[in-house]
Amino acid sequence: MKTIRVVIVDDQELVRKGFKLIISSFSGMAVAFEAESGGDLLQQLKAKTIRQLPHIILLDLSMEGMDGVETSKFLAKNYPNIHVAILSMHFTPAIVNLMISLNACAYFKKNTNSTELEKGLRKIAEKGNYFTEEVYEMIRKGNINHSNAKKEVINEDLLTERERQVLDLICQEYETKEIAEMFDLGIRTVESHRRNLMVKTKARNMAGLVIYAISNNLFNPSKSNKISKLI
Amino acid sequence: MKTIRVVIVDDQELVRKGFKLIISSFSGMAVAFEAESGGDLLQQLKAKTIRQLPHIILLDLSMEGMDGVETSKFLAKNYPNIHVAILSMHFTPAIVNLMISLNACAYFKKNTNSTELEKGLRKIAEKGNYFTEEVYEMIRKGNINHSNAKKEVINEDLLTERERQVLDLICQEYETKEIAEMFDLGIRTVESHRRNLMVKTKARNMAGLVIYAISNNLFNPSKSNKISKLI
DNA sequence: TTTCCACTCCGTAGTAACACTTAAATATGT
DNA sequence: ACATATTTAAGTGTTACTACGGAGTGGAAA
Repeated sequence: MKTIRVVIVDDQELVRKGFKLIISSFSGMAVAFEAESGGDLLQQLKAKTIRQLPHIILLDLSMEGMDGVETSKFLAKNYPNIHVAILSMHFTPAIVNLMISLNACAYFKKNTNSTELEKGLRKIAEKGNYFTEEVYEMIRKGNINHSNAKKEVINEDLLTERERQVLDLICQEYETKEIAEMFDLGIRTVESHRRNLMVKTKARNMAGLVIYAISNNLFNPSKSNKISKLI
Repeated sequence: MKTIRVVIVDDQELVRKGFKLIISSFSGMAVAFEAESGGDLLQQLKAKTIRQLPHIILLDLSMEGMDGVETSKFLAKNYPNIHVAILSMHFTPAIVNLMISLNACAYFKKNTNSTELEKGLRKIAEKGNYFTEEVYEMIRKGNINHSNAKKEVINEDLLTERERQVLDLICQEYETKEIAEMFDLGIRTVESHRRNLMVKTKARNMAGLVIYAISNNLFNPSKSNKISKLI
């Protein structure tokens, strides 16, 4: 079992330390690092290598400077494979709805107990999302448009993190050379990832890779603007 | 406006003639041909060129030999771009559900009046599906799993029929040469279709075409078996 | 410590896809 | 019968992708 790397983003140091202690006590989980703001988070992320990137980011909504909403948008765009779990005091349908549409995979209230938190984090690592009973309640009441919600990923383990990154860009029509430049890799490296992706997914070509990605919720077509406009 | 070509499949000649008269009276619609059974239909379809193929097949469920269910399966697999509308006396959730999961785009009761039929046929030609108030009622009551239902196509007119056929096969990972063989065309012809598809959809490569097809419900990923099995 | 795996990269080669242009045959609608 | 759209196809490239084998590094797990 791989260690689940979690990052805590909150402007209050006491909150960060508290969550760090709690999460560290969960077996197979570790707090990779902490950040006190969105900007701080991005700066630290940028300095990390691929295998230092967290699997899950616990993101506080109310922060100085770049707040949770802005940060979420940025993460969804630039780190699509990192799961973003929201941590907030506020719990209204409007804000939950917004965050879920911004690709958040979970929404925890700040007074969540450690059992619930552990369960949630494990579910996120396992299948990509986790909804608390309270969020489900909102969905049932129709207060949340869960059509935009992050979908469960069927087989989270088949592909490695780098492979998922590459797959995401393939689905966005980038070609090998461009992907290599974006990650600052050699073309041959990206070609290797591509080949391994095809072997693992039993795809014959790019079309197969895209179908796989969409079928397994590794890529959301709505990220692309390929939907014909209504006249 | 293109003429909407409809085909009627029913084992009773009187029913066929009746529907033929009714449909012929709708402006911009014509009955391309009739068939008295599933086998008969397939035989006649095989003899048609691409531009003689019907847009919509009105399919009776209760027939001798190859029945409506079998025929639907075959059509979904071999003529994915022809809209199949079911025509039946039976109207139970079970059977409606089955047919919708088999890619039927509409379900008419046999005593449907001509106004409703005309409206339905036009909607099908325009956006790919049509649900009567009764079917909606079933969906509302939860008797129908409409997640498998044929989705609305946003822009039905952008692509030609041949282009849609080619696009479908591209999404199934066939390469140009194979597609050419399947339709008995030259490779350069398929390359032309491919090129036109890319221009029309503003795609850079196959990945873009697949994303377009899925985003606009021209291809259903579930047709592919790329969903990772749960362990 | 050693094994394992993810990530990185190279060489060589063949093939499919992509780019751009042109244009004839064939239906279709009016 | 005429204008229009679709389908078919060709020439002539260039580029990107696919295939296969091999290999070094560093980090994490056993």
